[in-house]
Amino acid sequence: MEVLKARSRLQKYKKVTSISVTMADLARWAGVSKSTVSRALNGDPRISEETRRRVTELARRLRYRPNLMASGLATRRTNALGLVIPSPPRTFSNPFYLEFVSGVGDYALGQGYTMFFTTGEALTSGEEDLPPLVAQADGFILTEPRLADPRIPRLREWEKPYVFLGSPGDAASEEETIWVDGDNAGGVEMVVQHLIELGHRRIGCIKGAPGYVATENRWTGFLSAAEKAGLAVDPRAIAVADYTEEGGREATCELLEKYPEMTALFAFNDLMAIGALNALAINEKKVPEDVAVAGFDGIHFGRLMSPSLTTAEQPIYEMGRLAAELLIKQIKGEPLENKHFTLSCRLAVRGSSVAR
Amino acid sequence: MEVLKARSRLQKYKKVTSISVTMADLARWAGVSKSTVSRALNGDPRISEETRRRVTELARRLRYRPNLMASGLATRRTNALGLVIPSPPRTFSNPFYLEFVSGVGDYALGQGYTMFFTTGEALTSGEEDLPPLVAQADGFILTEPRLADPRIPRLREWEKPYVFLGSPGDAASEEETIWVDGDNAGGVEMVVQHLIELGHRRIGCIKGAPGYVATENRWTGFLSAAEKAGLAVDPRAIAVADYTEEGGREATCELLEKYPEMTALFAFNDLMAIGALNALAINEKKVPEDVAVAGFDGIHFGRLMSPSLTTAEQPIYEMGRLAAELLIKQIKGEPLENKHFTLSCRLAVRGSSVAR
DNA sequence: TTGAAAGCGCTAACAC
DNA sequence: GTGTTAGCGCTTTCAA
Repeated sequence: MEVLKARSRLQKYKKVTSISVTMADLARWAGVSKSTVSRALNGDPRISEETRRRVTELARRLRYRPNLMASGLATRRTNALGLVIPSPPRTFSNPFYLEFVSGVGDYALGQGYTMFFTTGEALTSGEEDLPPLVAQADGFILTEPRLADPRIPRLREWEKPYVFLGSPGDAASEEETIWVDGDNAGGVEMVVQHLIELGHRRIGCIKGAPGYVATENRWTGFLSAAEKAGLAVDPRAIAVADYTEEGGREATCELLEKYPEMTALFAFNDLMAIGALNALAINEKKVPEDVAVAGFDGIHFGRLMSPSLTTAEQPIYEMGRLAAELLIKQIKGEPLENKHFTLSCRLAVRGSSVAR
Repeated sequence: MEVLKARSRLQKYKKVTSISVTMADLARWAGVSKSTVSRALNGDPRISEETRRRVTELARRLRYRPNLMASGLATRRTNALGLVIPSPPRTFSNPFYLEFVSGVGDYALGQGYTMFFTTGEALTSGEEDLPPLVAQADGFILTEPRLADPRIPRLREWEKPYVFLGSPGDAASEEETIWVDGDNAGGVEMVVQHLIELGHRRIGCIKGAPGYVATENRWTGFLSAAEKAGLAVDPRAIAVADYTEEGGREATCELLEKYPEMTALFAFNDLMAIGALNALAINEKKVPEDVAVAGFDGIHFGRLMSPSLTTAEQPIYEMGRLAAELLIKQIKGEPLENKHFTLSCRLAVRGSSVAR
């Protein structure tokens, strides 16, 4: 009978997809008011244990599912995080972001939050901004900050919390923005040093695309390692690519051409290093005997290559978890003991630099 | 002044995150009613061109952003798709699902839909079902149908549209369910035939986990290829694994042990084939000289292995796109000319089966 | 072509 | 502890 009631209530609307039990239904059944039901279900301490038990039990039996649109409308919160990840080619299909998103997701879901994704240059261009639904998230996680990132002022006027993956380059935004980053400079220095310690003096380098803060920091690390070892950086030893594996392949061919005496090769990320392994195989160079190879990031697939890839591992998953944690704390208005986190890298020495 | 008004309106609530222009604000400014604004913005044909122009212009100037919670509450639609992908180890971190999700996402975002994800055995067990937010999606895409899939009856009572990735095994659900699938049997037959044509007669097989329709279909393809070539299937040539790369590695070691005369190896998916490449390298077997290897799926990473992986490529991304398209059409009530799609595979012959 | 008014399902002051 | 009431911002009858 109640069901009939619900159905008729709904039939006024054309596009009804399913009938469902509402809070009002529960209230009627339990013989209490809607507010009592709401309070019972939301753990309000003022409700008596007895009432709460009855209501929860009833909700279970009647398969009550709260309408999150309604409660969102009332509370003005969505319990969703908005993730802005790069547009192709560095999206989702980049294992790095995949692992990052897993970290965010695992934590967020555990805390009762879901996620909206959007890729692309959201928020950067003048008029266009976030897709409507994504914009309703309670806060945002953004990736790949650029120097003087145009998104920061826009986010500020938005008045919603946000966290960056990667530290913004300039001192001002760096200070006021909340961010999580891997130790790019330190990690790169460590892995390049490893190559140097193996005796390599002629080290090629596939530098990442310019304009990203991470690129600058990794470059700093590379120069620092070279300097400490007293190595001059030969311009012929440097190629620039776009952080994709295809780019890494092309850059490697370029280096083999213009810097044939190279005995080791460092790429600014693992994907490009994997491209390098491919290019070297095609050119019949043995790794690591002819050319030792190392990357940066520590993506899972590096381990599956043969030879497996030497790299500086960022704690990617952990960075995602932490970003989510910081964002949710902000959303809830909880205090942050620390606003900036630089997580250190771990050197993973594998077959591409040291023959087994 | 309007802003002040809005602010005071909101200050009744504690957790206000941002003030925003509402439809009522627009109406007041434009000197029309809320309904007119709504209609103008939603393209209702009854509105005069002049009014529509004025309203849209005003909305733009005032940076009006519709509150999707409110319209969702009113229309009972969320403009979101719910994706149920497998629980670990076959989630997101499986490149196959990654590519699939990209296909879904690209199409969905383009159509103004976002996505909710959930992994795991959602909808299968008795009590537990979808996470609340995910449950509010306008429709669902589900993966990995099982024989007599328990989710189908539950979805039906849900009365929301859904699309399966993979055809349900039994004739009944197969007919009534909307699904997109790769040609498992045909694809496997094709790639095994390729190994046979290379002269291999002793072909090991890493079969996928039982209970999945895809496993059964791929097995059919394998048997069919063997039969056509007049090969008896030696039970020692078969190992079973769980579709992960680790599983593939272990299964390969098992086969090397119990079926040492094997000259070729087919795995039910690329990830296991990649595990096989690893295990073979560790056991100092040359690929393809000692053992030729082939997989199934056509994940991107197969191309990056050395040797690169021979496989039957499913149009994974395209399957995602199509699934999203079918779902959105259903949600909008548009007719479907076809309810079942079996997309054919393409044989990709690479270095793991044929030395270059 | 437009407006008034009722409601979508839920939360949160404010009373009692 | 619990009920009453007034919205949250939008859509959609119904009437004009």
